[in-house]
Amino acid sequence: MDQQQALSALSAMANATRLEIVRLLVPRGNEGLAAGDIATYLGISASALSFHLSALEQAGLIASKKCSRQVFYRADHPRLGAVIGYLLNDCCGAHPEVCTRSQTDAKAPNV
Amino acid sequence: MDQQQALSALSAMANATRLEIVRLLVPRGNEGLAAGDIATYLGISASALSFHLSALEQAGLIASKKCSRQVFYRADHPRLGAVIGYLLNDCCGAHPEVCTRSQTDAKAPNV
DNA sequence: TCCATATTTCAATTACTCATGAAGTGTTGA
DNA sequence: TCAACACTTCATGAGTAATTGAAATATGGA
Repeated sequence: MDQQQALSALSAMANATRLEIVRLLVPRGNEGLAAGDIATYLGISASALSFHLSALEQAGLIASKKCSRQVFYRADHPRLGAVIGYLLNDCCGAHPEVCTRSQTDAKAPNV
Repeated sequence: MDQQQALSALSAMANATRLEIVRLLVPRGNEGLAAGDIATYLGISASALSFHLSALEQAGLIASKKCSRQVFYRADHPRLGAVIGYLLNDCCGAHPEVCTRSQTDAKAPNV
């Protein structure tokens, strides 16, 4: 994970709709969710969804698999972890208090 | 750290110049760095810098303290930690593999 | 007081992001 | 074969972000 990759991941996540998509996909694991179902969950148009999905996929945060008519999207967990790792590394390497705080804050899942 | 705050932090960090500013300030701790010095380090104009600093300050990621003619900026470590905590929480709460990966990736400081 | 320094603000310009709806592609089943 | 479905692409336009240089503010020292 270099800075360029981290930046594109951050840009991808810096949007309410896309952050919601990630939150929706993460707990579904490898199975993922069909685009149409994501659109239904979020209440947005297919075209708007497609725009955001391709942004996330471009950033490497999600992956897609075509399955007959549907396209299933799943979160790329290792990549998400790598982004967090980059931030941790970059921001907290020399400063453990950032690190410590991020652990104590991560108390409960809310997805 | 609610989603709105996380989003504004992510937007603030989703920019090369601003990510560099954060990386520059984090290891300086509470002492921080004067705006002019940051501009020199990054090789950008005072006006461009001021624009980015105010975006970071607005997002709560850095804080400023005026000291005679100079303005010193420092990273807000707890806030940075809270952003990472939000991502960890939000993306990995139900999925420990994201979490695990982010730990193993955080091998060495590079600031 | 006046000039130099440090920083911010402003206005103008350019570039990017996002939403929308219409058209296009590919697949399934009647 | 044809209509319906699932999704993507495209064109347009609105809104927002970023860059630039000039002007403004505020402080310190000669």
